[in-house]
Amino acid sequence: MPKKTIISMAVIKRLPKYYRYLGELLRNDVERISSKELADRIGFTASQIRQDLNNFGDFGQQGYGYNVRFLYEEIGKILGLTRTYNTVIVGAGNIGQAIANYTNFEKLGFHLKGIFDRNPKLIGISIRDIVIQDVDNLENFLKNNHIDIGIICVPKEQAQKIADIFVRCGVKGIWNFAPTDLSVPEDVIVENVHLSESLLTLSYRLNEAELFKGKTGR
Amino acid sequence: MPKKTIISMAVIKRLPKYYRYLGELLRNDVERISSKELADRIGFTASQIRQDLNNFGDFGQQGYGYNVRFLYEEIGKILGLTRTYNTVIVGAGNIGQAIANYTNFEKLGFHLKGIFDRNPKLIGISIRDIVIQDVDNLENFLKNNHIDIGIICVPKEQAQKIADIFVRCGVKGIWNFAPTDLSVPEDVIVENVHLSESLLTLSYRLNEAELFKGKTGR
DNA sequence: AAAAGTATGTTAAATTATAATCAATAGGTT
DNA sequence: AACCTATTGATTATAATTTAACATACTTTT
Repeated sequence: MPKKTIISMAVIKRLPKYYRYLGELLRNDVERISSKELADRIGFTASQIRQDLNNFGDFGQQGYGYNVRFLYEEIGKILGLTRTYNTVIVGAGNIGQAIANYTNFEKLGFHLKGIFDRNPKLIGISIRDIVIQDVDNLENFLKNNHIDIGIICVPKEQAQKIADIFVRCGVKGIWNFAPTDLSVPEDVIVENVHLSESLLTLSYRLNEAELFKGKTGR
Repeated sequence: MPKKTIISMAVIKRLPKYYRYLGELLRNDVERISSKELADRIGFTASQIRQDLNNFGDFGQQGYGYNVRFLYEEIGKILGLTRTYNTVIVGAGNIGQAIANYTNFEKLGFHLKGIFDRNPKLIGISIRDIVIQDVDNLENFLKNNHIDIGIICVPKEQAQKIADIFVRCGVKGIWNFAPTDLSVPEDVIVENVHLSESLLTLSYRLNEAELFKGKTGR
């Protein structure tokens, strides 16, 4: 009977952070680390780290802690970094170009295979040796190339239309930078990056003290 | 006795989303909306929306619901959008330029006052009429201009150094795009945008089903 | 080789967050 | 104007998440 393991989003969101910290420890030739010490560095509790990791396996040893390289590699596996991903970017504006130029993603195994835009001034230009194509070619391109992740960097009005094309062509992951919520079938994963929302969160927090000044308790 | 109101981060992160949906309703000339209908649109529960809003005041009316314009404006106030913010961007690479070109933030009241980089090839170039300055001028600039939010778009190795300058010069909010965690005094607010972590979350979720295949229950 | 020390994985408790319920009340209707 | 309906804000219940506690087992020291 297969274990119906549902890992909560709270845990999932912490995994990349563990991976980042372990990667740094590894580069600094740290061989082993205890949950306590890792917790102190990251700013979590040791208990939380142990519980998070134990969702996926027993990676540590009593009296020793965790082997940094081993744990780093295990989390890499968990995050799906033992395989590669083909990606396309739709929308070669500011954000689209920025993402396209981000070579770090290549190192992690995310390979950019195509860039699309509808602006004739951009079509034909190359970014990192990839020629920007007319977005009208997108559907055809997706039919002839297996793409794992579609990156949406178009204005919000066009985002759903692009998402629909992705869904229709079997793209299972969407990284959405458009400030809108996409509707997709449940087997398609959408990860949103909503910059405005992030900025508004910051402005809220900058003013929070003011907001409640003078309010009386109940 | 001032009410010691601490709004949880979970609530805060939902506020911009309410603001976005209400803005759209407003543009579509919707006058009023119930928590139920808003919930259906956003994908939350009505109860959650009512509870979130009641942290800040009684904005609705029994039997009627919420007036869209009124609620939109109230949430705008809560988010701190009745004032303006001066910002600077440090790091005029891909992301820095993308953010600099994002005129939407201006509309919300976030005014870009300076861009800094250390690359001589970029210094002197203008983005939206703002000349990129040598990062060596940053500290001096901050002393002569009141800046509310510093936006960090430099490589991770230099991010803490820039954050230190911000802190030293009284910048109270930092929007951090560098893939590292900054250490700042507690009166300084840091909002992180960690793109790699977002992408790794996506790749995790794309593979989650595989990860637990064959595992037996306990 | 035994003792002492360390740090895990796991279970339990506490806390926090979300959802459901419901009395109160305003708006709409006849 | 009285009644009916809708929907809030508040309360209570449930669920999820985080933290603490601890027995167990490995490592290190003597």
